[in-house]
Amino acid sequence: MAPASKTSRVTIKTVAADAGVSVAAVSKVLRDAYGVSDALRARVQASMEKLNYRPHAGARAMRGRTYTLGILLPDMRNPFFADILAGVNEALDRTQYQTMIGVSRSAETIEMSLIDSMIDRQMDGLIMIGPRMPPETAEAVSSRIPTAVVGYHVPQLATLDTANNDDVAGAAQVVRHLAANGYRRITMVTLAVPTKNVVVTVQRERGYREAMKERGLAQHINIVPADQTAREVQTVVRHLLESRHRPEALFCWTDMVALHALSVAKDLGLSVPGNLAIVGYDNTIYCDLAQNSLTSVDQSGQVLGLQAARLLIERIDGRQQGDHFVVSPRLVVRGSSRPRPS
Amino acid sequence: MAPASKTSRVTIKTVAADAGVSVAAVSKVLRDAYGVSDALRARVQASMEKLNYRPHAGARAMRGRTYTLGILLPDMRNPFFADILAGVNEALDRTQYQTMIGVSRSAETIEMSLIDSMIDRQMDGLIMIGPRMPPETAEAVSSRIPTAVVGYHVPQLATLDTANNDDVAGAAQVVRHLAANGYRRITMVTLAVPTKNVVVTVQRERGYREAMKERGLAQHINIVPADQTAREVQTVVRHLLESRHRPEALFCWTDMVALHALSVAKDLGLSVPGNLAIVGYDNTIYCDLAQNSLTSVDQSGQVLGLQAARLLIERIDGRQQGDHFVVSPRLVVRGSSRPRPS
DNA sequence: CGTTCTACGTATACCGTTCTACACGATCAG
DNA sequence: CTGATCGTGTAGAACGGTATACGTAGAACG
Repeated sequence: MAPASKTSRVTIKTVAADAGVSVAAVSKVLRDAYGVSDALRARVQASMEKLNYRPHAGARAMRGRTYTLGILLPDMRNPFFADILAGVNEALDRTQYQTMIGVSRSAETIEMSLIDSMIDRQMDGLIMIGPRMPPETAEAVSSRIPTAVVGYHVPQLATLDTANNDDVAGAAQVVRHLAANGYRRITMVTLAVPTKNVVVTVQRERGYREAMKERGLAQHINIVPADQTAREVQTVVRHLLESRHRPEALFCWTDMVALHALSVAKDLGLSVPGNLAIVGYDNTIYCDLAQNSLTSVDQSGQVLGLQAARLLIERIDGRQQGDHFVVSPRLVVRGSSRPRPS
Repeated sequence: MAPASKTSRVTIKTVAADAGVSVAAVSKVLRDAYGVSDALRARVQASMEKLNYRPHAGARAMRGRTYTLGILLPDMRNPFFADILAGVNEALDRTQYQTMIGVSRSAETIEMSLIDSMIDRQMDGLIMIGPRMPPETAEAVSSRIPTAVVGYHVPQLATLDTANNDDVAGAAQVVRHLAANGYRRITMVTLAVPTKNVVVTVQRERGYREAMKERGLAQHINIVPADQTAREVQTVVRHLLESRHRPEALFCWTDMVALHALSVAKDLGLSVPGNLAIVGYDNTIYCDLAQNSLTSVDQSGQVLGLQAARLLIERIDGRQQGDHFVVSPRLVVRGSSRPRPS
C-alpha cells in the first residue's frame, strides 16, 4: 500500500479539541453556516491555521459538497479549450472550488462514461464543452447533476445553463467579409456529425447559408463535411483544392482545419490569398503567427468559460430557471483573406 | 436509462440485499479481494449489473482507494502534453482508474496548491509532468503520495518513479544534424528557469553544449533564455535575429518556441532555411504542417505517459524501490533545417 | 474419530465530515 | 412575571463504503 503518512491526519476533531469547541462548531465555520459568533469563528480559524488543517474531500462528499466541478473536454489539442479553461479558473480563483478535467476524445460513449464517473466522484456540478450528445441526453444529465454547457445551443432548456457565442452571426460575418473582398465561390468545411441543431457547426452552417443567400451567392453554397482527424481533414481539403472547380475561398469551422488547409494549399503550390482565401474560427494563438496569418472569428473563450462557471455556481446555489449567456463574435482580419486580385 | 431519483441511490446494501449476501461480500467482489467463491462473485456481479450499481467514490475514499490519479500539467496549450495524456489514458483503459487533471500554469505556488488539493481529494497517486519544483520538494511530495514524474530527471531518488527521454542525447542529435548540414553559429533558445539539473531544458542545454564542443564549435556556444509567454519569446527571438551577428541556426527547446521563431523570421523577411535554420523539440502535430515544416525531436509522449502510468500503479500496489524508464529520442528531419547553401 | 486446516462468508467498528434536532441563557413582548 | 423568541453552541445520527476479526462447514490428516 501507499507509504501513507504515518503521522495521523489533522481532522476536524483535532481542530475542535485545539480550539476547545465542538466538532459541529468547526464544521459550521468551515461551511460559513448560520449561527456562529465572531469570537468563535476567530478562535476556530486560528486553530485551523495553526494546525494547517485541510478538510477531507472524501468525507465531505459523504454528506455535503465536494467543492469540485467536473469539466468535460472533447479534446486536449484544440488551444481554444485552453482559453475556456483559463476563464473557468479565473471565475473559480477566489472560491473554494476546484476543477477535475476529463477528455472525451469527442466520442459519445466516452463522454457518458466520464459523466458517470464524475457523478460517482460527487462533483458538485458539471461544465460540458462542446458535447456530442443529443439534447435529450444533455437534459437527462442536467437532471442528475447541475450542469452548464459551452458551445451547445439549447436555449429552450430550463434545466441547464449555456454560454455561447452567436455562431450564426459569426459565420455570417465571415461570408460577408469574403464577399466584400471579392470572393464568390466560398466553400465551407464543417464537421461530420449527425445533423443536430445544438452543435456549433450546424449553427455556423446556417449562418453561412443565410449570408450566402443574402449576398446573392446561393448557387455557390457548398458545405463539405470532414472528420476530426488530421488525415481525414487533409484528404478532404486536398480533394477540394484539386477539383476542377476549385473554390475561391474556404471557410473552416475551426482554426485547426484552417491550418491544415493552409498546409495543403502550400503543398499544392497555391498561394494564400492569391489563389485561395482561408478563414478559420476561434481565433486561437496560431492564427497570429506570420506563417499562418489566418483570419478568424474571435468568440472569447475566456469569457465563455468564466460565464459558464459563474452560471454553474449560481445553479448549484439553488437557481432553478435556465440562464443563457451569449457573446458577440468578432471577426479578426489577417492576411489569409486579403482582397481578391481581379 | 432511468432518471435516477435523488431519493434512492443504489448502494452496496441494495446490491447485497438483491444478491442475498452480506455487504462485506459485495465489497470483497468490488475490490477483487481474497475469499470469494466463483459462484458468489457471479451472483453479486449479476446484481450489480442489474441494478446498475456504481460505487460511491467519496465513501471509498474514507477507508480505501479512490481509484483516481492526479495529473499535474504545466499548461494546456502545449500539444505535447496531449500526447502524454493519451498514453496515460491508454494505460488506464482496462483498469478502474480515472484521472483528474490540474493545470499549474508553470507556477510553483499553483503547483503546490494543486498537489495539496489532490491529496485532500485522496488521489491514489500523482503523475507530475515537467514540474517546476526543486528535487527536495518533489521528494517531499512523493513521501506523502505515490508519485511518478515525466520530464524531470531525478534518477537517484527511490521514492518516486520517472519516465524520460534522453534529453542530452536529443539535443546532441540536433546539433550534429545542423553541423552536418553546414551550420556553425547555432544558438539555443531555452527556458528562463533557475538552473536546476532536474528540468529538461537544463539537460538539453548540456547536450547542446557537449555536442557543440565535440564538433569544434565551442566558440559559437550561445544559450539564450526566454520566458514562456508568446510576447517574451517573440521579443527575444526578434532581438536575436536583428543582431549584427545573426545566428545561422536556432535550436529551440520546444516546438512552440520554434513556431514563434518561424513567425518572427517570416516577419523580418528571412527565409527558412535559406537565411536561418530552425529546429524544435517534441515533434508536435504542428511540425508537419507545410507552412512550418519544422525539424524536431520526437520523444514519443505517448510512450512516456503510458510508462509513467504503469510505474505509478506498480508503486501504488506496493513497489518500494525507484524505477526509471528512459526512451531514446529520434530526430525527425523536415524542411526547416535543410543543408545550408554555401 | 478427533483435531487442525482451509476456504468462504458475515458482523461490525470505523473513516471525517455534514446536518438535524435540541439545549440553554438572554432578551423581548404583553 | 410569564412565555415566546433569538442567538449561539452541542450531541449524535447519518453517509456508503472498507477492512478486521471472527464463525462455520467441509476436507485433510494422523
